[in-house]
Amino acid sequence: MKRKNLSKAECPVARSLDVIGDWWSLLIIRDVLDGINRFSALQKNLGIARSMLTTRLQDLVDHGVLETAPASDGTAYQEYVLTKMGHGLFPVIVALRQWGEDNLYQPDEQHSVLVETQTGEPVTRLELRSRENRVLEWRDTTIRKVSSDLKP
Amino acid sequence: MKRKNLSKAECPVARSLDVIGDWWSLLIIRDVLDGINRFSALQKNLGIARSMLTTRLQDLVDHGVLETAPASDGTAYQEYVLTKMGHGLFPVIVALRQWGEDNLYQPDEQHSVLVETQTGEPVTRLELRSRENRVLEWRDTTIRKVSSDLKP
DNA sequence: AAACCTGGTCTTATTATGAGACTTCATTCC
DNA sequence: GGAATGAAGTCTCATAATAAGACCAGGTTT
Repeated sequence: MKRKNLSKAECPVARSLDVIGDWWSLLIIRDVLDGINRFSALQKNLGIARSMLTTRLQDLVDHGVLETAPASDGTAYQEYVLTKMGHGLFPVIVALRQWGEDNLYQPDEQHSVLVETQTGEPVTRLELRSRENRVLEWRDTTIRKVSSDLKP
Repeated sequence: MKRKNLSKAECPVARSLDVIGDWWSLLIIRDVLDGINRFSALQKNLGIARSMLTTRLQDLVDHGVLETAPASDGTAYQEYVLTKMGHGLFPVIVALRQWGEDNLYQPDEQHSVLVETQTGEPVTRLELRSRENRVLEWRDTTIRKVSSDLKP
């Protein structure tokens, strides 16, 4: 009766969710992207139980999403930073953010905005495009399964 | 000691995760996007416990991501289809897929591929771009908080 | 040196999850 | 037409995950 293990799934979405598919992982990653790198700062900001945070951080380090580094302020403490693999989650966070902005706020409600640092302008919408640069909707795409039963 | 409620969070990422942030929801949505619309088909394909699937589907319907519809094959059964809001999750699924493809497979391992239906060609990478059409990385962006303490 | 911060571990109560038996209609098989 | 099977759940129970908070050992500040 353990939680399902998706790490061997044939579907990349399932494998991703195996690593970052739980309640807290993406919130932790969002915070680290946002410059919150210390255990205690994360705990305070998220309101997560310490024991949970410990196991989540450990899992993310084990999976290669985060790594520990000496604290940037010169003290003997450590901090958690994203690996290259972890940086790759940026589009996932942005996609979640844009969906939330679109669907989960009342018209009169305000929320934080992701802006381009250089210009201060809000970023554009994350879009999937065809090679001819058309925007692709869900209906325009299909999954091509790996056929393990190729008959030559 | 209930699970945290993020539905009032100021951060859109947190609100999104409040709706679709658990283990199964995004897998269900992936399957529905993929044309698996019936309760029993979902249960079989995901290997999820029936009771879990019931509550997950109900939650997604309550949140407006899915809705029930009469079965498309003319039988008296029902099926679950994505609402407009649900379709909006397509970029989230694609982002997760691409991250998984990039980071969670051995070089010699194969996986399914998302292709453009018309041409059969794999879709391009999902990218965030500036207004000048440059690709934006994480380092190029900043969160602008809503300042509730504006001093005029 | 005392007080406080950091990064945890441990315990306990509550909640969520997984497996599978059971149920009620609808549909298909013979 | 009746039996068997499928669809879409509900119910129960054992186990795992989560939340709160007490506790603790070193590092840092005053």
